[in-house]
Amino acid sequence: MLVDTVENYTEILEQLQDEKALVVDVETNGLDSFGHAQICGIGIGKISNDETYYFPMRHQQGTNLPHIQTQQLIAVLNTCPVLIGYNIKFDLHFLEKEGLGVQKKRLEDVIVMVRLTEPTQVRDLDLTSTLKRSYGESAAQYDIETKKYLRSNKWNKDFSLAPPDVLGEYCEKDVHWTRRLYRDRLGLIHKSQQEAVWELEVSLTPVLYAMENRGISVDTEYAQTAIEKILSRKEELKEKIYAIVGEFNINSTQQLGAALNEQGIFSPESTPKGAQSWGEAALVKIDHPVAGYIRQYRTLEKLRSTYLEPHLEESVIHTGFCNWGTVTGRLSSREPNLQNIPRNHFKLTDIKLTEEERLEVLQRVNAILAAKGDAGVEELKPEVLDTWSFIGDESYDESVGNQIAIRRLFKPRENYYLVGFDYSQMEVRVFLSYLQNEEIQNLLRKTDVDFHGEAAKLAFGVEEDSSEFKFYRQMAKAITFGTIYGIGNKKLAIQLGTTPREAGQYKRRYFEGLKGSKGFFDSVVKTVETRGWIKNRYGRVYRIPADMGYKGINYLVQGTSADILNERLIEVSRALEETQSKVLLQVHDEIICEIHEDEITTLPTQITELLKENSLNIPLQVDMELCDPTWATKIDMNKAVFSSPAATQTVEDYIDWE
DNA sequence: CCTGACTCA
DNA sequence: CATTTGAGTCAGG
Repeated sequence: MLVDTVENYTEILEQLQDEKALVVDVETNGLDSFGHAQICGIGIGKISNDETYYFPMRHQQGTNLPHIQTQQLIAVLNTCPVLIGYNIKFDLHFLEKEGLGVQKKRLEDVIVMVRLTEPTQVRDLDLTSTLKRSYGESAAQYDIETKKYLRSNKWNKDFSLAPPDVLGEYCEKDVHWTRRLYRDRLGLIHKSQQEAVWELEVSLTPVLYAMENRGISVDTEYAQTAIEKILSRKEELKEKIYAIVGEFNINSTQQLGAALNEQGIFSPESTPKGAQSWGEAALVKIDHPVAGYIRQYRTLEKLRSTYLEPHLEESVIHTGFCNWGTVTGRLSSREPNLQNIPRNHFKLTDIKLTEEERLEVLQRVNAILAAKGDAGVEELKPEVLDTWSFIGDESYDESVGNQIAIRRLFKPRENYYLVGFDYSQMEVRVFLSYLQNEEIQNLLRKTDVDFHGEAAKLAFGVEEDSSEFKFYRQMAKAITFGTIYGIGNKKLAIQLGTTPREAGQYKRRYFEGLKGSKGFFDSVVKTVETRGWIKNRYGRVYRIPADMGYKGINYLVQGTSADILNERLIEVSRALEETQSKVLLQVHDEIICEIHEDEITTLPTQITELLKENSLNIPLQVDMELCDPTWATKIDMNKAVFSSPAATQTVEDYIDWE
């Protein structure tokens, strides 16, 4: 029902006043709630019955409710203890601009309920596709038709251009279907006994909302100077590349392939569709200077377009954290994604390496390839290795010219310190915690254990002083990660540098030696095969196709780790409520906080302790790093405080050094 | 194995 | 002509 007259709005507000929970959906004139975009109308649905209303506020045609009256609507929302919505944080950011207070409310996000109750292979969770899946094509017809109509009138970028009756009807239908989904999925959550994870998600939602709202400071001037440096270096590289293979668009893999083929250079790798691949793994193997230059060019272009160009305007940026974005229960981050900011620094000059340095570069390149699951290279020509030396490590020294680091952009607010807390070897620890083996459980309880080394001893019977120890440790490490990731023998063989047959044999020995690992693996595969679903240690359910059981290990390990983070994030946020310090980011196994200078001597150790605790009682280890002056420069606070025998040193002393 | 962003075609 | 889509690549865990 369109509510746009004084007669009907008073009565309707009175009715809404008594509701214990309301479904909300806002229509806006843009997507940027932290910029200029605003609400043009609010849809509200009761949960006690099926009534739905649309309150037009800022339509550029037709009748809007006067501001005083929409203020009363916000007042009603403010007294409502429970809000329900589809991707509700989006709506809340807009509603807060109108005066809504969200912090004490229970926020039930229907898109999160959908994630919890869909099979793992379902990835598309937007309302349209969810309606199609759940209620058939016809249920989503209104959505498709309205969007088409809005587009035909060029109202699709700014819904306030559309008349209230058109948009109101559309919005009310969204509310109607959101309510229907809410009821149905609540039933499924109970049926699958996921009440506990659901409550975890409900508690997580306002925490994520607050993190999004707070945002993180960005050094826009650094972005500008870094772009300038990149542009001039790109010109240099372009000249070198064109001199060798002629002119073409370096960003186009098709044109790149044609240009290289013409020179008699062919790719040793292929893409999934069978074309020649020109990715990093292929370029390395070409062993030609032009390949290194192309890789440099592409890296710089990626840094510019993805990580620098978007940060020239706003000095505080707000990511969106989705607690519905992954099947495992991890968060995802978007617009911008702050969970994939490059760690390394990059060098912007031609470098002539010494013999020793060339060996290091070869090792680094191989390490990077290994991390991506690609095979390494035996050796490269000296002049080719020079072209690959632009990849720096995680350190960053601004006083050394001609280097850039993207994490240098992120800095603390005035009077704050950035502090990162990260779990060490979290997924390995969670994996081991699943094994029914007293010896391993004891190992877990020790601090400072080299798990890969221990696994090598158990699986292959080597001693630490043996000359073969390093080799077998590497094997054990690759198999552990391979098992956690659920890769097959073929990919494992690439990692191990063996044939698939041999890889299978190493795996068998590993499973034999690491008591409990075989049992864990087999029971997961079998349960998926027979029952179709498994649940992680927090009760999160994964419905998996019968023949995909091998993926289950990854879901359980990654998912349980994720839920530990979810749980701890809530606890840390609660602990920081009465302080000036805040959690800013979560990057899967770490959180980044801004700690007020008055609290720097007390809070970091408290946060570390809170992160180590968990309701599963898995012994976890947390490193604490001060990011000073920016995220690009990390100083280990644990070591600074505890491991120096000189010893009267405290965090405070450390800060003062600067 | 789990993601998101950008570019080209 | 504008917009959408899939493929390829690459940043993170």
